[in-house]
This record gives sequence, structure tokens and C-alpha cells, in this order.
Amino acid sequence: MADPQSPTAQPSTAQRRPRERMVYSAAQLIRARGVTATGVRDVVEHASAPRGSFQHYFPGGKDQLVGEAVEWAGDFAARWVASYRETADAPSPDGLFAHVVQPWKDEFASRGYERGCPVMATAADLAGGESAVNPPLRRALARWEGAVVDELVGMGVPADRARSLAVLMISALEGAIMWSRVNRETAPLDIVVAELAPLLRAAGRAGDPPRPD
Amino acid sequence: MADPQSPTAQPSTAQRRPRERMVYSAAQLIRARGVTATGVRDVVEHASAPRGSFQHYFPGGKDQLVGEAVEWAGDFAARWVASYRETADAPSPDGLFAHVVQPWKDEFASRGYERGCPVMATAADLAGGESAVNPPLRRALARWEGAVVDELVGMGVPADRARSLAVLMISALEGAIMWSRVNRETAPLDIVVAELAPLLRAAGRAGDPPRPD
DNA sequence: CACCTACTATGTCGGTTGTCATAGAACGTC
DNA sequence: GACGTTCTATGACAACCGACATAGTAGGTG
Repeated sequence: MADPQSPTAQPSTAQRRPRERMVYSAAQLIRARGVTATGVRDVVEHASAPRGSFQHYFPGGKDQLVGEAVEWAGDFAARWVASYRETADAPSPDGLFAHVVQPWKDEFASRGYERGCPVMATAADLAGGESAVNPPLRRALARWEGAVVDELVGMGVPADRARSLAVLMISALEGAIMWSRVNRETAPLDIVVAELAPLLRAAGRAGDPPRPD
Repeated sequence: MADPQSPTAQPSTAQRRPRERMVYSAAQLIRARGVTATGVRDVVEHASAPRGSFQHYFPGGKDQLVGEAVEWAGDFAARWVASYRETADAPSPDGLFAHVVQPWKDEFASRGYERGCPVMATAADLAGGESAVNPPLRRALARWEGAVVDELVGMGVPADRARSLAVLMISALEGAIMWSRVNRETAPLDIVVAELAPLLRAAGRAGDPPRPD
């Protein structure tokens, strides 16, 4: 947790440079209230950053800030996915999914239901239009998906199937996050993990060499 | 489609009363751009309603309007779910899920990716705080879930399991909608339907009386 | 010292937001 | 025709938004 190399490591207040703090703060505020409700001034204040620095570091305005926040979130998620192979002694697709969901159970249990997923929040507000944030959004989702695919392929799941399962896993997670926040309970997260487990386990075994028992 | 009793029937412009039109317009605008980006004035204009009527019909202000829009969406979704039993000759859980997803494939294919789900859009923007829209949000989701549970139970799925599957189905759908809008493709919808099909089919068969074949 | 660049500070602009106050029209009923 | 209710019209308010202009400071290099 204190390990700065850990994928969960986040820039604590006043550490890191103002620019990085603003991107991080933007992601935090966006996932709590959405993009439109997150003002540039709010971000600056939350990051304890000089207001004049915003237009200096982000000449592209709010769109640039939001885009970088969303890509930061995507990279963070991808790094967390990749961290599974270090912690698991017997890697499996269903174990991977549980690993991916775990931080959300912790988040809701310890910090409440204020904050959701930055990617979903941004998509809900902006994906319907033609915002400049759209390309970053696509990249963030693609990198997250790619990380999951990499893990699954490493377990012997065929690439095509791995892509489908990645879409399913992330989709179910996002929906369960919404559900959890609306009802203020973590049960939906447990449900999707439990229900998808057999399906994922089977996909993992299919990739294994035939067991001679 | 022209049948006013059909669950897809929607108030066409200038039909129905101004109040109802505003609720409907609010839902349409919200699911395209989110709650915060949807102004009361936008709704009034989109509904071709008199601006003065807004404060007359919605003394509770924007929160009331958004709340009713979200509940309207929940009822609409629930009605669509319930319509499955009329159209299916051999009802099954996987068939139900395909039926639930179908309108979204049509929506994206014919009208583009501008509009997403009103429930998800509202949840993303408001579920983290303590908005007055939260209770309506919960009701909308509960009614949607309830409709799915009713169908599954009618197929012989045990109630507890039906609740879990309903959460899984709606969660996966919501995530796939986001994914589709971000990448401007309907593939994610097909993927979740295809991947969940075996799991749902098995749940349906488990509820059947033992087959003497 | 001058000089350039990186960064910060602050004020202001036009536009939009939700809400409210006030007045007027439409329409029924007595 | 008078009255009461329902609905509509319009203007104004304070608060806020993102973007920009301008000026200043800090720190290094020559």
C-alpha cells in the first residue's frame, strides 16, 4: 500500500507536481459527480493547485484535462489487472475477475458509495456526442480490455474468446458498480463474481492441456 | 409499433399532454448527455411545451422532473421485459436476455449512438450524492429487476437465483451499452448475449422437471 | 546585469444555469 | 356576467460556468 510502485499507489495531496495532481483530482471528482458537474475551478481547488496553472498546463481547456483524467484511469485499471499474475499462485479466469472486482468492494466498504468509475461517468456524459474526449475514452477502455485479454491469453484462453470474456467481465463490473451505488450495497459485485465464476472457470480449463486423471 | 398499447409506444411530439411530453423529453435528453448537462429550458423546448408550465407541473423543480423521467424509463423497461411472454413461443432465460437487449441493437443501428440508458446516465451523475432523485432511481431499477425476476420465476428458476441472474443480466447490458456507445459498434451487445446464453440456458433447464428421455 | 522561459496570480467576459415573482389567458361553474 | 381554478407568459435574479487577457514572479543562462 505504501509501496509507490504498487498499482494502487496514488498521489497523495501535495505530493507530485501540480499538473499531475490536477489530473488525479479531475478523475476523482468526475467519478463522483460526472463530467459536466465537475468544474475546472473545483478541480483546481481539490488539487490545491494554483488556478493560473490550469491554463498553462492544459491549453486545450477542460476537454484536455478530462481526457487525461480518463486515460489515467484506464492505465490505472490496466495496471491493476496486470498485477494479478504476481499475487495469484494458481491463476484462473474466475480468480482474475474476482481480483478485478475486489478494489470496488474495498472502495464501497471503506469510503462509501460516493465515487464510481471515471470511465463510465465520462462515457455516460460525453460518449453520445462528438466531444474531444471521445478518443481518450476509447483508448482508456481499449487498454483496460487489453490488459484483461493479456491475462486470459496467458492462461491459455484463445485470443478471440479472451476478447469476448474481457468485454463481458468489464461490462458486468460497470453495471454492478452502478447497481451498488444506487442501492448502497456491495451485493451486486458479489453476485456478478459468483454467477460468472463457473463460466470463466470453464473457459480457463478449456485452454488447459487435456488432464490425464 | 403503431399500437398505442405496445410497450414500445412513445408519445410522439405534440401528442399527449405537455406534462407527459416534458417527462419523456427529459428522459431522452438525459440519456444522451447526462442529467447535469440537460437544462430545464432544453427540456421545455424539446417538448414544445410552454415554459411557464414547467414550474406549474413540477413545483419540485428539476429534481422532480428528473425523478419522474427516470421512473418512466424504469416502467418502460419493465413493460418491455414483460412483453417477452407474448412474443416467445418457447420461453427461456437466454431468449429473455436476447429480447431485453434487442431494442438497444435496434436503437444503435437505426438512430446511432447518441442515446444511452436514462437509468445509467442518472446514476452516473447523481447516485454518488444525496440527491432527491435517488429514491426514484432505486424504484426504477427495482421495477426493472422485478420484471426480469418475474419472467425467470415463471420459467421455473428459483426466486433467489432469479434475482442474481436479473442483476447479472441488467449489469452486463448496461456495461455493454456504454461499451457500444464509446466504440460506436453493436458488437458488445452481441458478445454479452452470446457469452451469457449457455449460463442462462442451464439455469432454465435446472428449473424444469426432470426429463424422462 | 540583462534576458528568456516556466509558472503563477487575478480580474473579467459572455453565456447559461435553476428558481422565483408577477401577471395574464383560458375555461369551467354558479 | 362574475368568480375560481387551471394553465401559460415573461422578466428578472443571483450563482456559476469555461475561457481568456494581462500582469506578475521565480529561476536559470548568458
